[in-house]
Amino acid sequence: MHAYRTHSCAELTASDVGKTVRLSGWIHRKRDHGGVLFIDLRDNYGITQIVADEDNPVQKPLDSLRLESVVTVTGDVVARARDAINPKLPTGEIEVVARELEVQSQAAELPMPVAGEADYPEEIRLKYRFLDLRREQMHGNIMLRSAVIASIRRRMMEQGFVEFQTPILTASSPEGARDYLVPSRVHPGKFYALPQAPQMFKQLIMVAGFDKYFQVAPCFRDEDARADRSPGEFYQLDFEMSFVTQDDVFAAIEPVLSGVFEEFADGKFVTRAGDYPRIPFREAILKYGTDKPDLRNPLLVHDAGSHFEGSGFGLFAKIVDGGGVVRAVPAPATAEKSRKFFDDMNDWARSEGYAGLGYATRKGGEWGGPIAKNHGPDRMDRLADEMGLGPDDGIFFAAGKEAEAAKLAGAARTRVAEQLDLIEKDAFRFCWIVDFPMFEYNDDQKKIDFSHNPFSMPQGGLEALESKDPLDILAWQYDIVCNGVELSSGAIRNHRPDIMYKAFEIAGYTCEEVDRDFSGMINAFKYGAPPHGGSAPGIDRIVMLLADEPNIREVILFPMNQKAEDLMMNAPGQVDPKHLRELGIRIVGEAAQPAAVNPAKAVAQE
RNA sequence: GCGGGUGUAGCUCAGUUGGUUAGAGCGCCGGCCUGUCACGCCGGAGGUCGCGGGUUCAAGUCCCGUCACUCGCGCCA
Repeated sequence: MHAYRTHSCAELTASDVGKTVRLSGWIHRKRDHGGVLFIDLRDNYGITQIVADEDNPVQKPLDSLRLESVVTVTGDVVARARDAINPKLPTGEIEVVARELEVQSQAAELPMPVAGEADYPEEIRLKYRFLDLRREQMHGNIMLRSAVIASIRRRMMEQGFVEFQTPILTASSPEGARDYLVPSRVHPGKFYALPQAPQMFKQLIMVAGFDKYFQVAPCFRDEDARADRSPGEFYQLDFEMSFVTQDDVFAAIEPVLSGVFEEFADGKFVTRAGDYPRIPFREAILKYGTDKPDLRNPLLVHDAGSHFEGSGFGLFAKIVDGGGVVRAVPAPATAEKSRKFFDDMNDWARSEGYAGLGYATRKGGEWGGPIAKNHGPDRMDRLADEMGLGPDDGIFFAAGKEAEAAKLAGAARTRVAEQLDLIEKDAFRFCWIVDFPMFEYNDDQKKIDFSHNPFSMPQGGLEALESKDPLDILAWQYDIVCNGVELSSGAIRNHRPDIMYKAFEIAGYTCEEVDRDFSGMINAFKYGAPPHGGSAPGIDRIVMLLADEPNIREVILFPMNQKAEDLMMNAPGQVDPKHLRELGIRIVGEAAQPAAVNPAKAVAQE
């Protein structure tokens, strides 16, 4: 018999009755009835009930163990009496009568329980992540993550993509997020950087003549965390294709995403490949107030500015006159909502740092509220008709400078739908956001900047760069969004040095600066580069959506906390001064502390 | 860097208008119980009320500061 187990804890059924088996696992729960002791023995696969009654010599030692101790139990599979069958357990028709017990590992008193579904503070969960991961939901999330990644790999390969690995120690890039730097021992004073994404490498892979690349790629960015943004590191499904248009990229990745979601969405609606709406950036900002719209939300923002020219509601008239905008958000079927509902929305907007959220109430076609009163019922009716509203539908108003009003309208759209419970459940609705502007005006520095990715091909190519107002030029740049979560951005790349120099010139870079900062790529493009493009959907976010978790840390084995600390491994930590000397590094200023090297940690570094 | 929320037993939380000895459930320790599956019952231990200062006859409760965690803003090609 195997030293530890003949079966898993999820395996035994009525057909195994009579067998002598050996199981190993954790003591999940104990039910001590004095005369009879029940143990739920848990492993990766499931739970099996172990029984030991009074005259069983194993009962006492088994009962004395604390929960989460690890044991190996040898015993006989017996059928449970009909009224003792547990239908909630796959192994619920049987139990194992213990004959021998071997204690593999005794558990100390637990800082947090494993059995049960109670919530615990993240600080404790992260510090004792190995316990947290034993819990059913976390265990399931991580298993799901593995299955999702396996499915992604299979589907990418079926599409003809091949997987390559790109360097982790690479060069710092001047664009984008802050880099994580790694000092070089061989070159004191110089640093490697961890890749924010394998962007340049994947483009070089195309230049190198490989046609369709993908990678489950670790990416590193030194930026602050959000609920859907893990600090430090995350994984992307990084892919790139040669000789493709934007349509080809969409056609390649839609079946992969829809396929993966359909496989794991548990019957929920999933946008079918080929049916992804394509929403131009400007339209998204107008209708949804964001470039990552949640299409499960039926509300649409309406541009109401023209209705308030010369309006009796002076504030909006003045804003419109001064070049600002007024955006209207429907509040359907709110005739019976209290004044408080509307006032609370306004309070919320103010608490978010906006000037305020106006509103007009409507009940049986009668308008209420100061905006409607001053604007007049006829003009309000015309606006409501244009928005397609009924006699009991109110309106919220966001007014001000375009960017700010759009943002508030978008946030209000989400909040109104949440409050009124209008957001579709059990659906994954994908869309593409397309036609991002190539450049934007930087108000602070009074200059033109790249608005997103400097390596995107401008629509219209060199001709557009030379003839059009830069702020009117669109890029072959696209985001994929699902349920309001930005899964990735991507682009058809600019593979022509002449166009690249020109694009950078518009953003205020000289040829010399481009040659210096992007030498690896621009140099390669001088020796024959194929047109190419790709994208990089975030894998953690995909799993987060499929696991229906609001926080990305729930789908990562060992995440860092919001301050980018690993509470379990105590990272980041101080290092041995000798190590620093070797690297030519001296800690100065506030960060300088007396060297306190943890000897236990030094030993652990084998 | 900024704003909101939270902080009371190992864990989850209650704690009134400032008023006697700060409570409950889970867990832990001891005892009882032969069919439970979130077993049940009896008993016990366990508290720097995040920390510091202030107001007061009296502070878990009010005020100021500070720290930690978390959500958001900035940031995130």
